[in-house]
Amino acid sequence: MKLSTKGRYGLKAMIDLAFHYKDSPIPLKVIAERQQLSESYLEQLIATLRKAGLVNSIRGAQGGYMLSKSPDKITVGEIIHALEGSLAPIECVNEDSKVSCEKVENCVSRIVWIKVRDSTRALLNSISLADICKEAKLKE
Amino acid sequence: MKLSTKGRYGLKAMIDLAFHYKDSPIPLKVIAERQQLSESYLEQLIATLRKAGLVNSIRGAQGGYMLSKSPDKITVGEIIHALEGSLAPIECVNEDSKVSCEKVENCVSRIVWIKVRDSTRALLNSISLADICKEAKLKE
DNA sequence: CATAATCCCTAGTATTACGCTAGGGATTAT
DNA sequence: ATAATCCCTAGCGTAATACTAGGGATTATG
Repeated sequence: MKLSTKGRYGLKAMIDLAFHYKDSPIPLKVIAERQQLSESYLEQLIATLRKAGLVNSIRGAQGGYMLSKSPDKITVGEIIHALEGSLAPIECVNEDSKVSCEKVENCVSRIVWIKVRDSTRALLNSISLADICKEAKLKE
Repeated sequence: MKLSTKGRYGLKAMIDLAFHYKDSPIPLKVIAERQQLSESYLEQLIATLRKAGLVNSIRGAQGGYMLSKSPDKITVGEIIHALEGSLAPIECVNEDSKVSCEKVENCVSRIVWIKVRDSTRALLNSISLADICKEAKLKE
């Protein structure tokens, strides 16, 4: 049940962008340094986020990345879904996938995994980047 | 966020044992056939479950496995924890582990993963094998 | 008592996914 | 013109996954 570094690093980068929402655009190099992540690896992750419409980019010198919407309009659920794919804990409860198990109808354990999927999804969709920034500022 | 086959197959085997709770002991061969799983692989999984105290075994001819407690006393949470380890989606929120991140105190995304861990745990701990059997019987 | 059925244990192994690195091209501010 | 940036793709070492194989220990049964 582990998340890969894609989701982890990607969320870190998005939180970084949310914190500096008004300073945009922010070069990837800066994010990578601040978050202590490999720049070229992060490049791949942010490309995914861009294709998912969660960040915008500006090319060339003085370019960089910025959130495509305000932090309260972007949820952790969207970010993780973009980077990790479905939140389904096993393939047979993944709606994005075409692969289906022929025993789906009378598979008993399936009920459990649907519940896990839905509860995780509901939780992550309920948390926005703005929420995280708020909580973080309280801690200071 | 995928579960490995350990958790998947292991839960299937446990549900099978729960369904046949009174017929015990059940040889692994029978479970493997009924659940369409590789017997020798399942052997390793059930060894883990036995060491976790969730099943008992009887050796020799006519031997087999049985649940160590009644199905309403065993939760999916216990089973998955035994087979997959902590439900922590990332290492830094895994209480079973000694590995700790020095940035734990001011890591913002950590808040999210603690919530995921706790919500999944609560959900899985709330579902017993008896609950699953009940739901399955309703479907028939 | 011999045999077959079962649990028990360990080692090995092919495949896959993960977590990157590398290198070069396209764009744009200065 | 140059440097700073985004953009794209290919490759690659490591570790984990999902098994398979083989043999030993125990015990019911005929």
